[in-house]
Amino acid sequence: MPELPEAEVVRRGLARWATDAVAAELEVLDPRSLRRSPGGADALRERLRGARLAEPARRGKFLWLALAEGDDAVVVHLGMSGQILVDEPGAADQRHLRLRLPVTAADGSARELRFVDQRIFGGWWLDALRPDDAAGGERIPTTAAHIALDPLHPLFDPAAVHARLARRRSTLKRALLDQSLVSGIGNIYADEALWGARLHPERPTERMRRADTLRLMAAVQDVMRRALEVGGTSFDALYVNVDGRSGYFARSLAAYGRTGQPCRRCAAEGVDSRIVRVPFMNRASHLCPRCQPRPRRRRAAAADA
DNA sequence: AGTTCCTCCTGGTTGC
DNA sequence: TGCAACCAGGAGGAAC
Repeated sequence: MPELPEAEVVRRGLARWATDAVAAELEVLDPRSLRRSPGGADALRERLRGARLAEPARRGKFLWLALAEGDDAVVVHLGMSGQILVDEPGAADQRHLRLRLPVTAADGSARELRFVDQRIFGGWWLDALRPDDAAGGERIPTTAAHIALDPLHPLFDPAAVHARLARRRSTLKRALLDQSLVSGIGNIYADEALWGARLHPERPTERMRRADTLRLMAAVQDVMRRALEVGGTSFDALYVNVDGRSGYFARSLAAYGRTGQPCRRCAAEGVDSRIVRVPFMNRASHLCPRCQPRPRRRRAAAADA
């Protein structure tokens, strides 16, 4: 499940082949991967043909390839199961190959940028770039204008996140997954960061103290940096990098997917506490009930009246 | 207006 | 064994 670290691994891998490459004729094997692209396959194919690509950029889980001439970009979102693979022409088609973009790389070699996506939650779309004043004027696609700075962005401001978080009337994990508050976090890194900060996913946001938020944001940054160092988190055959290599962070997960296994932090204290899986929005959260205790019921507000 | 929740998808796994 | 139900979840937008 690609989140920020996996998207960044893809961006870096793609940079070598896409930066300054010249696109040829886009082949659309499944138009559903272009659902969000205005004008569909024809418009995107037309705009890409012969276009020179700039270095791939990213915010949160959104990736984009700016076109060197003009203010257009091809936005790429990996969704649940998307991969960008760089192959040599003639390499066997992958089972869920949806898009193929032949390019001439900067070194003159022929390559194909391939979009493989089993579940088709991801896609490519053509979009216009606009300056974002809140991010030092860097250009961002209009369809990502509402996406907040991610925890690895140089201008990311944890104190500003706290101010917005504490104003919400929601619960902590819901807020963490809201890409307009902090971007790049999905179910895996949400559970890992909450574990790292010893916070319960159902903690009311209005009860977050400044120190709680700062500790949580530090935990998010820490887990994302560690995941990035080892190529992200891969499960089964859902590869991460553009050459099909898996990341190794799955073995370092502390909470996600560890139902019934010992909490490592509690074990280090000599206590046997097991990770539990609790329902969350038709999905699941993973946490240690001992070091991430459920928040106490809010006291009746009688004194306020 | 802020927050919650349904829907889009496929294929591997589980259950009867 | 076969088939159906279930599960994974990012993000837009409908619903409340």
